[in-house]
Amino acid sequence: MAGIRAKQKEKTRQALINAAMNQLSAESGFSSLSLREVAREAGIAPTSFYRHFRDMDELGLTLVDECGLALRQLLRQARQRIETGGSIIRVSIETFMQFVADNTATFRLLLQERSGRSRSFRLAVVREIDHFKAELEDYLVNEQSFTRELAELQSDTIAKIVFSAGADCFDVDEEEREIITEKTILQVRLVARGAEATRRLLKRQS
Amino acid sequence: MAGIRAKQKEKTRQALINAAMNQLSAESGFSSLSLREVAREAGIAPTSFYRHFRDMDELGLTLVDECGLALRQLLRQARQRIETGGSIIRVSIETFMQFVADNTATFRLLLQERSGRSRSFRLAVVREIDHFKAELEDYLVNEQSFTRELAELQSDTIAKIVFSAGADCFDVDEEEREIITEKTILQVRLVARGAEATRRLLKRQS
DNA sequence: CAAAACAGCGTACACCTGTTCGCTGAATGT
DNA sequence: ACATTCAGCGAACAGGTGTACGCTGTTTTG
Repeated sequence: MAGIRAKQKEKTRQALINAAMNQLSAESGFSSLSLREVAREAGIAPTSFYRHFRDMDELGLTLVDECGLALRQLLRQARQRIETGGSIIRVSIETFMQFVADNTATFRLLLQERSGRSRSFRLAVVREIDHFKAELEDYLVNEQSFTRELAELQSDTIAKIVFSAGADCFDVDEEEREIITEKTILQVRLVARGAEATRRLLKRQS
Repeated sequence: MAGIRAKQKEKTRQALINAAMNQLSAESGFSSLSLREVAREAGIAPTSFYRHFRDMDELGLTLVDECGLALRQLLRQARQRIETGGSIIRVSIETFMQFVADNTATFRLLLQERSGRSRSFRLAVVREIDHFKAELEDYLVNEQSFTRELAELQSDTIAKIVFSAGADCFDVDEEEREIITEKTILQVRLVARGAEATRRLLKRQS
C-alpha cells in the first residue's frame, strides 16, 4: 500500500499538465496543441498519453478546473486577510492580478476557451467565473447589506471588469501591471459608488 | 480597363473570407483552421490561396480589420440616430448586441485572438477596441462635459463590460440575448451613475 | 493582333498528426 | 512464491498538413 506505483503515475500526469502549460504560454492556443508534442515535452511516448487522459480535451478541462480552484483558494485566503483590516477592493484585486501574473498560461487558456472551442469547454469556464461571482455576491449581501438583485448586478459587472483587466496583463511588464491594477481599483470603486447611489435612489422611491 | 479580371479576383477573395468565417463559426478557433479546408470551402485549389494571401495569418488579420471597421460604422450610424432623440446608452448597446448576433463568427475571432496567438494579432484586436473606447471617450467629454481623465476611466470600464457581454451572447438564443442586453444597459447605467457621483465628489472637494 | 500578365490547377514531397496493437518489466495482490 | 496488473514503449498505418513547381487558358496591355 506504499503506492510507489501510483506515485510515479501522478508524477508523469503532472509532467503532462506542465508540458501543456508550457506550450500554452508559448503561443497559438490550446486547440492547435498536439498530443504528440505535449507527450514529447513530458518525456513519454505519445501512446502513453492515453494512460492518463482520454484525449487532449480531457487534459484541457483538467487545466481549467485546476486554474479555477487555485484562484478561488487564493481569494478566500485574501478575504481572511481583509478581516484583519484592509480595503476589500484593493486586497482582492491585487491578489487577483498577482494570480494572473503567476499563472498567465492557464488564465490565458481560461479566457481563450471562454469564447471558443467545444461547448463543454465553455461551460467549464463559465462555471469557474460563476464561482467567482457567487462568492462576491454573497459578500455584498451579507457584509454590505445589498439586496440580492443589486448585488447580483454589481458582482457580474465587477467580474467582467476584473477578468478583462486580467487579460490586459498578459503581455505587459510588472510596472505596467501595477498601473492596470490601480486603474482597475478605480473602476471597481466607480461601480461600487454607482451601486451605492442606486440603492439610495431606490430607498427614496419606496 | 473594365476590370473583369480584377472583379473575379475580388470575388474569390471574398469567397475565401466567407469560407474562413463559416469554419470559424463552427468551432475550434482560428489557429486550428487549415489553409486547405478554407480553400476547399471557397471552391479553389489549395495552391491558389497564395494568389490572395501570404498565409493564414494575413487572412486572419483581414478578418479582424473588417470586423472592427463594420462595428465602428454601425455605431456611428447609431449615434446619428440618437441625435434625433433616444437614450444614448440604450441605442448604443442594442446596436452593439445586434451586431454581435449578426457577426458572431468574426466577433468571436476578435475576442479569441485578443488573448492568444501572435503578437500582431493581439495588437490588431487592441487597436479595434481602442477605436471603440476613443469614440466613446470623446462623446463623454464633448457632450457630457466630463473631464478627460474621468471620461477615459469611464469609457474603458464600459468597453470592458460591453465586450464581455458580447461574448456572453455567443451561444444563446434571441430571447436570452434580450435579457443580456437589458442587463448590460443596467450595468452601464451603474457605471454612469458612479461616474456622476465621482464628478460631484471631486467638485465639492475643490 | 501578338506579347505579357496572372488567377487557378494538378502533381508531388516531406512532414506531422491521432490512434491501434502487442509487447515488456516492474510493482502489486494473494 | 506465483499470478496479475498496468505504466510505458516502439512500430506501423491512414490521413491530414503547408508549400514548391510548372503548366494552362483567359484577360489585359502595347
